[in-house]
Amino acid sequence: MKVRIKEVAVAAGVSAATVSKVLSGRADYPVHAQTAERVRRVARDLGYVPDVAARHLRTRQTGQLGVVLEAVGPSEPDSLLGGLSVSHAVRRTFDGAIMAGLSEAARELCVPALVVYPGGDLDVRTFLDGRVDGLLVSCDPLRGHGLLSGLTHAPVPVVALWTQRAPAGIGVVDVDHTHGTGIAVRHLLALGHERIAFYGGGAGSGVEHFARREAGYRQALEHAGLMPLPAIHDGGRLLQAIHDGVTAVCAETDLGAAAAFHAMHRAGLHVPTDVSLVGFDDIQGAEYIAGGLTTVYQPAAEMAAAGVRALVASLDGKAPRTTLLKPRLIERHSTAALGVPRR
Amino acid sequence: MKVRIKEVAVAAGVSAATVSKVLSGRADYPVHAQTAERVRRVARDLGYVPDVAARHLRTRQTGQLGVVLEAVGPSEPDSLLGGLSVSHAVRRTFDGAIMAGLSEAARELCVPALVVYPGGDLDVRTFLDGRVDGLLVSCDPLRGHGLLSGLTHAPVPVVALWTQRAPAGIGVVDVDHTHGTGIAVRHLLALGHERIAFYGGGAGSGVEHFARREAGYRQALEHAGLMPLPAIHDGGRLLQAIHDGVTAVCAETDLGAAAAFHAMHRAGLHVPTDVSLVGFDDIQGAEYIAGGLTTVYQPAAEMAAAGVRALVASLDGKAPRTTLLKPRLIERHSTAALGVPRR
DNA sequence: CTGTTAGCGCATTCAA
DNA sequence: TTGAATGCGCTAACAG
Repeated sequence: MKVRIKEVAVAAGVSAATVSKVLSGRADYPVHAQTAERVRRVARDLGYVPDVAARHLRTRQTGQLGVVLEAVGPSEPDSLLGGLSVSHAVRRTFDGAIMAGLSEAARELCVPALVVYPGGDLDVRTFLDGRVDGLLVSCDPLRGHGLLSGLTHAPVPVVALWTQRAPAGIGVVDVDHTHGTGIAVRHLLALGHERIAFYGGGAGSGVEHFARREAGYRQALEHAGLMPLPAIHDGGRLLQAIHDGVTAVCAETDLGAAAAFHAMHRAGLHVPTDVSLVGFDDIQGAEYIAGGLTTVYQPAAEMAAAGVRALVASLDGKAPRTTLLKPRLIERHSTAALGVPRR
Repeated sequence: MKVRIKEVAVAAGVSAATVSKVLSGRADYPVHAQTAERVRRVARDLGYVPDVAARHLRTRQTGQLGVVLEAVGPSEPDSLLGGLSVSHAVRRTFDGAIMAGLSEAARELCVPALVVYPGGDLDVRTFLDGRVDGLLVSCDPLRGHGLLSGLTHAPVPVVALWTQRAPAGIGVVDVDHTHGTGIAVRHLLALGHERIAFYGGGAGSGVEHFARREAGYRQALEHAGLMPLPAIHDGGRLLQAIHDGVTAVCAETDLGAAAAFHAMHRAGLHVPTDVSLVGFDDIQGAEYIAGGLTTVYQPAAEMAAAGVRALVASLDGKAPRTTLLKPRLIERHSTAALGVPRR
């Protein structure tokens, strides 16, 4: 059925060892150019594909990278504003981008395959049974990441995505959230706003990303000589703050921005005429929130690609590093210069 | 470094073969219960994990399923209404759901891993080098799927997702698009609409899904004794049709619905007061389109899960089948009873 | 019930 | 420059 190396050898009039040397692609084997050419032709004609299992067993490496999508979860259709469905909505937005970024980088770096761990009862460490040469863990930003702690002494390099709190020895790639809210705040400052609120749980939420986003908000305002307000995570209080003079709202997430918009809308406030609103995430559908939400885009695909590159670097013996990717502002229609309403 | 079967055998006072028999999990090997228990304990204590490469070489199977995500592509931030970005937007919406569905089914069926082919120069058939026991191909609905034709005589079972035009021998799982637009049309009929337009390229687009969706529209209307209109794929003509008496629009996709909404909005038409609008896809953000788009939800995750199950069935020797999943209507706010405007 | 033997298909010595 | 021998770690067949 399947062609084996021995058959190629016979057909080419050489030994299996020679075929192996030719097809390994390594230049440091001394093979006559003419012989090599003949072997290659025969192998192609016969449709020979080296058996990976045997190759893996012999070389002790697969070239494959493992991917743990901690964020992949159920995906029923759910309301974006339902509160509980927040993580699903965000997951659905980013998982595609993550897979795309991974695939792209894998293609570039000639990684033959990505092995995705389906989760479940199986211990992640069981996943380190020679199946992959390195492991990429896409952490769930909203949960802790207990997975990583079990991976400190993994037999292969490990890189974590979407966290900056990985144990020693584990590489890290994350979006620079602090910088992200900084961009948002500076955008609002440039539009003349000075009383800017942060809408979301922030540090109090216990979520690493949200704490960083709030910190970025505070730092940017303080750097401008202005006084940050305590984080607001309640529609009523937000309206109160606007009543008290807040002219711009920096939301922790796009979904938060959507909720804020609804609260403001119901109170008869118009965005951006009465209040400017900036989100964070650039989720799918952000262009439909608040008439087109100005928000901070997270380069999820780039992050995933950077993760693959970091992992491949580790495979080459490089020490694990921390890489932070700069998000960028997507300007749409939910912000306006203070006192100069659009439309 | 790593514990091997021999060491477990010595520590447990048995032979390697016995350890293998115990840990294979197969009940048809006669092993003394007491011995088995001891072996299991020793293996656990030693942290023994069977080497997959060796196991694969010996058993000639991996338990792993291959996944080709033809739809995974670049994922820059792009406007949902930019025309060219349509496929990206849809991809981003569904890839996460697909991965989630695959993972979930894999978990259930104890498939230890999904091997994702990153694409690129590598021939897909190179992917069939013993790496996986079966192949799942998620076709790009907007492109052809040349991949499948190269997979007719694959050495492992193949199941195609998101097409019904696979070559013989390849299993198929798709959403029932015809049924989908049927649901949408019947929803509009129930609301009293009789002059319903189909907005999109339909059969003329050359896209399999779109042709089916238009067919569903036609069939549903004809079944009700009404006259379907030719597909409209131009804002101006759509407005003309509405002017001529059309009271409801069945859009080929949610993005098409968004475009239709914009055209109608600019013309001063209100949805759903003046016109009812139904989409198709339930993409992320659909709740923000047209004030909450009523649309046809595609069970992408279920489809992926069904694909995994079909593949596992094929592994068990079952003949390849065609499975069609019923989409369902998500009622939001873009449709209303004829002559009885909401709000 | 358990152990011994013999490969799975390939890449790597080493000798020729 | 090439080929024969060897074994990666495991499991299947067989013998005990």
